[in-house]
Amino acid sequence: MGRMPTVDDVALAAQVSRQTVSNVINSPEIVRETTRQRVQEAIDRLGYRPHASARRLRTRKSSTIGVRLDPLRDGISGAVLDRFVHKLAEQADARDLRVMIFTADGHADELAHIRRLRDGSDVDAFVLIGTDHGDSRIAWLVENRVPFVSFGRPWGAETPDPHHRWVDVDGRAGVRDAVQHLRANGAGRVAWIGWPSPSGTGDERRAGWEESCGLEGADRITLAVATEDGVSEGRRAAAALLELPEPPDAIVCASDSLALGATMAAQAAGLARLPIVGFDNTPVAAAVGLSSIEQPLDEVVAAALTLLFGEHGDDVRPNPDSDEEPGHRLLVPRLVERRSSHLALDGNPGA
Amino acid sequence: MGRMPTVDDVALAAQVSRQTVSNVINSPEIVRETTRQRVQEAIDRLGYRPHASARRLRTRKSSTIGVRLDPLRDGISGAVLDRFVHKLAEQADARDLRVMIFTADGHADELAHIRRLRDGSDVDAFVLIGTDHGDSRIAWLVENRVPFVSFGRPWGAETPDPHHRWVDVDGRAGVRDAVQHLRANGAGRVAWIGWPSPSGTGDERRAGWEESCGLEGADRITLAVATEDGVSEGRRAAAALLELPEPPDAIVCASDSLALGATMAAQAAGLARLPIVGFDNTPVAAAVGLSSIEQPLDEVVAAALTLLFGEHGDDVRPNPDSDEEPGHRLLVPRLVERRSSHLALDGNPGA
DNA sequence: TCGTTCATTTTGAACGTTCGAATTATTCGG
DNA sequence: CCGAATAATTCGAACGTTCAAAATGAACGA
Repeated sequence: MGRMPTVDDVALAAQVSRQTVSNVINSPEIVRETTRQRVQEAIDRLGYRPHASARRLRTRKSSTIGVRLDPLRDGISGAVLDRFVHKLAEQADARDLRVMIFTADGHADELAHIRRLRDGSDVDAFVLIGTDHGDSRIAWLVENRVPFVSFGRPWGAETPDPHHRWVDVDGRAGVRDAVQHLRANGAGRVAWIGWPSPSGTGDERRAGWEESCGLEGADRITLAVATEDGVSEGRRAAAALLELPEPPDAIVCASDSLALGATMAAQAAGLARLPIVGFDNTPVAAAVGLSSIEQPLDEVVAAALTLLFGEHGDDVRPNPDSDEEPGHRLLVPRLVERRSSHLALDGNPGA
Repeated sequence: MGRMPTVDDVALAAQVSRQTVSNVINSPEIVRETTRQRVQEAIDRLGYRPHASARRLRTRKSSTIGVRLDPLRDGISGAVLDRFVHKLAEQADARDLRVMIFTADGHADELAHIRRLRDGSDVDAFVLIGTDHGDSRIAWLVENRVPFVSFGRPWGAETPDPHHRWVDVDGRAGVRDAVQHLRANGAGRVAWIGWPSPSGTGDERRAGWEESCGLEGADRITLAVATEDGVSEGRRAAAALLELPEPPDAIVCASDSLALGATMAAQAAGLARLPIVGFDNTPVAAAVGLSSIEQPLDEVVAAALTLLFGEHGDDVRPNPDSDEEPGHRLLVPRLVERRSSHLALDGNPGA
């Protein structure tokens, strides 16, 4: 197999000029229909494909998005981000965009990578997964005019930077809905197991519980537990809750890991039917039949791409200025209910 | 901020020619030390970065690997492949390679993507994750001289294609070790829950059980169950096993999903201490304290890259010819033991 | 018939890099 | 201090594409 055919080969075969071939590919509407067909036929016959690098060199854009894969987590929760990346790849493909991944060790390293990829014109725009309190990357990216969007709000920014585009999921609303649902179904005392403050995401989710739990006084304190993420942490926290003089009759957790632990604790305490709700609707939750709050990742990804590239195109928009349309989207999660809200160890597998 | 500096800018600033700048970057050893420093200083000062696309256009290689992300699985097992991709990104970075991801719907679609990426010179080499029985992609890739390596053996190929490079994990050995371990610890009757045949991976793993279970006659049949992957499937299968007149006193499963289900069944049957071993050592296994057979993904990735690019470089090697060094690697997994081999619902969380 | 306008196609240059050959600088033996 | 050998550097071209501008052709009204 010789070398790949180029525009010139096609041009020769179709008896037209280079540029016409280029036009057939990039702006077919400006070329006469009969010519178009002739050229297209030659393209198909020769199996011509544009050389992406040559095109990028000339047009000075790569149609490629960069994403940093988070460090591997031992926990269960990593799966959400993997699903995000997956959907990003899918939807990017639909827009004729490519996705390049990289890993990095800390924010500084991530920025170094971003810089390399961008300066080399490998990548046009970046997607940041997860944002911290006062995230140092954001300022740098805005400062250096790197087009990007983050999945995560700018936590703790006094004045939100108008150049910062972001998408996030309204965890507060999600938790609120879950709590209200539990209360509507008869749970008077819904407890909360979350993460220690400050944690942007965690604090929001907890706020959702606070504004809907309907508890007063000491209960508001006692029934809200903060612990690191993890199954055994969740278990321990739930065990403590269940030993209270007035134990809760439902628990909402900030993550599926915590919820799984809580489920075990409930099980151990002989409270197999205690309603428990997790967050993220990970495969584990599905596997063990745990109710969970699901993030609408499809919408998140779609919104992120729209913010970056507009409704349909694949041209990167520069970071927005203050007077533009809102540079962010806040999406609402939904509760996925499962039959029992617990491990379903009741010895009745079939039905 | 104006345009990015180019080799010419650096050349001007350092009082040398374009080509010398290029040499400083690509073959520093052939340029005189004093010159090198002068040029390097100019590079640093101007913040010059080579334009990746221009370089690729000229050198006709992209230093980029393509990977298809598997369709999202609902199950627990997807995590292994995500970890694989993650490690691939890490190790590729160390070799100055980039990783581009894409999704595809079926083999034909995958090949179409590969073709586009390759013809456009976007990607030099591909990594196939998972191989089927008589995988149609392999023949095509070899036929079209696309450099690739697969994580997965060429199942069911009469004559293994010498042009096909692959890495795989010896599931048979892994299961064998696990079974032997269980037997050494006193389990006389170790059962197997696996997948329906034919399934390359599944059949291998089952073979590991067969050659080490030490069972004869009817037991060999009765104590081996085949079922689709999934938690409830595992649960059902295990429940059936435990209702046998002579139930097993340990179970090894072809996946963590099955093992989790089996654990639930054991729990329900009041056999909380029944030793159960899963496969893949997914986060769930870690979370619920389930023993599991772990694939050495670091080594898998390292081997894959070595097969593709040689020991250190980033030059793709063409698909090997028959007379070369072996074009494949078979790695051995290891058993990760966890305290109880089950959900640890024994009411003793702390200790 | 001629000039005008619009649609269509072609031409030359440029994007930033590296290859290969050619040129110049340096070293070394005698 | 000369000439040969080798080290170091430079020059011109090429990679395959698209941009901007120029050229051609067709259609139309006067």
